[in-house]
Amino acid sequence: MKRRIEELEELKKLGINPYPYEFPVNAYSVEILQNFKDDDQPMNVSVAGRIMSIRRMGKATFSHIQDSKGKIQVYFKKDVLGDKYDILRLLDIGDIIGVKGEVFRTKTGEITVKVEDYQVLAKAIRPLPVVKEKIDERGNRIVYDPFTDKEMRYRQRYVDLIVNPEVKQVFIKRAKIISSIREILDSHGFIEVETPILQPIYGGATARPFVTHHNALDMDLYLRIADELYLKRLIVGGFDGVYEIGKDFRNEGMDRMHNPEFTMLELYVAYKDYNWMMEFTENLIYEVNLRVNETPKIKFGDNEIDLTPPWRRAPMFELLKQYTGENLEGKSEDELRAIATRLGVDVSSKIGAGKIIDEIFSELVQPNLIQPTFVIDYPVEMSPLAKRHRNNPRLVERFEVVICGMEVCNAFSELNDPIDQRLRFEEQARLRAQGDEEAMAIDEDFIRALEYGMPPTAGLGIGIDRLVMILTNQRTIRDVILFPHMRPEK
RNA sequence: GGGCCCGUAGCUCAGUGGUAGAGCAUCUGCCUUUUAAGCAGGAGGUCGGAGGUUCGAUCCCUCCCGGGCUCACCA
Repeated sequence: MKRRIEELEELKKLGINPYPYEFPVNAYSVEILQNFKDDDQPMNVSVAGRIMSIRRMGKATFSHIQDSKGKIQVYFKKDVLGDKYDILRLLDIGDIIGVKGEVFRTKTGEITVKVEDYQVLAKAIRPLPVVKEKIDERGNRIVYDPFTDKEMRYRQRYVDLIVNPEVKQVFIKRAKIISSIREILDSHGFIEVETPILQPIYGGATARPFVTHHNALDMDLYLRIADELYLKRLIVGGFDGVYEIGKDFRNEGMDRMHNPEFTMLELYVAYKDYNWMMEFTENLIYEVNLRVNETPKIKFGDNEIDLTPPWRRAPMFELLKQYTGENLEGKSEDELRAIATRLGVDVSSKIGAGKIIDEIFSELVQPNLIQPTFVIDYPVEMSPLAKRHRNNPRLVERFEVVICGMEVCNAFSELNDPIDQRLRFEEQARLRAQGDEEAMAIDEDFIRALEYGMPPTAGLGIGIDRLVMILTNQRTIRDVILFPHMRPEK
């Protein structure tokens, strides 16, 4: 770094501002490479980017500069640049420059800008990890000395993005996934809304919250764990379809699938049920994927996933039977506990029947569900906000979508009976008193809203980060979140 | 929180109970179509931190910090 600061001072002494105000860019690296034709009129371009490699050969210098779209080689020649050529010695890998010149093809065939003039746009005083690469005879990109330290990649994502181009592609895809979802939902006439992140009572999911404090009101507030209860209030208020894409916060462990803050889509549609929502969901994800990946069959790890609808629909108890050989339907809590033990699934003594079933399911069934699967019809105790099943009062009309063993969506026919809702909340309060820290609190205002009448409604939640993982073939959530949560650096 | 593993030069990594090495980056010199440019030479390190064992610790032990994988917890 010391050396680079000296170079910086030297540039200033020569009357060169190492941090000027603008540069007239009129072309991008990959577009030049695509548009160049050998027998065309000379093509004059003005490109800007970061120096990623530099090969000095006395009175000629080759360098690759990287802009937002890719890389292009530039060629500096003493003949052409005169005294300005000598200033090149003050430039390093990592510096940002702008060049103007004519595009040509070198002896070895690479499309290159012959620099007629150039300008320093930002001197980098901190050295960049230098990643070298070569294209072999088969056209494969071989990377030497890759920048792979995960801690540094996540803490200094800006460096990761500079030197690992495939990382950038993941986040470009992520943006496209989210904008495609918006376009599709908007085209169906759904209204995008924003609901509170700071909530006096947290609800809509079972999870522990982050707590914060409002000074003026001198009261604790919670960062939301879900948007659900507010969005349903809007259905009560007369919107037919509302959705929100935003961050939820859950104060729990972090691992390959979980980050304390994560992005959720929630969608509520009046006069529909979960059957309608299944069809909508498979079509939505199919269409989003097509726009992003241009094929319905995608790779995830060693698996090929076919997102073409219709997806398999299977009742939870049927899947349990298929993968464990046990029929759990209608069993008491004690019986379930015995079955869990027999199957080798550890269950805490604090949890109730619903959660025991959930445990067995996530451990023995879910990992086997690779192709997109709607798991439907959950036990009522697990789902205090879902409507009872029309054919079986012990179940609710709920589905989750599992892809590659990952739960990606959760949806119900929404409970709109205010009396039943109160009973379900009271059951939750009982579990809470028993020591279940994630059980829900009673939200009186939400019940009051239901008392005014909510139409039959279907609701859907999609974990956007997990969806992005699947559509970009990334194994950990940290690789689809730009700045994943880390312990602070010392 | 438990288990296993990791932390050595800017980056990627070797290594040994006698205070360190490679490749690339960097610096000097040569080089006007190179591309992992090349050739010659040079510099660069509190071996994550603090203790301990030892004549002597980067190496062995303990604790701490940070990270990875995994299990648990958890959607």
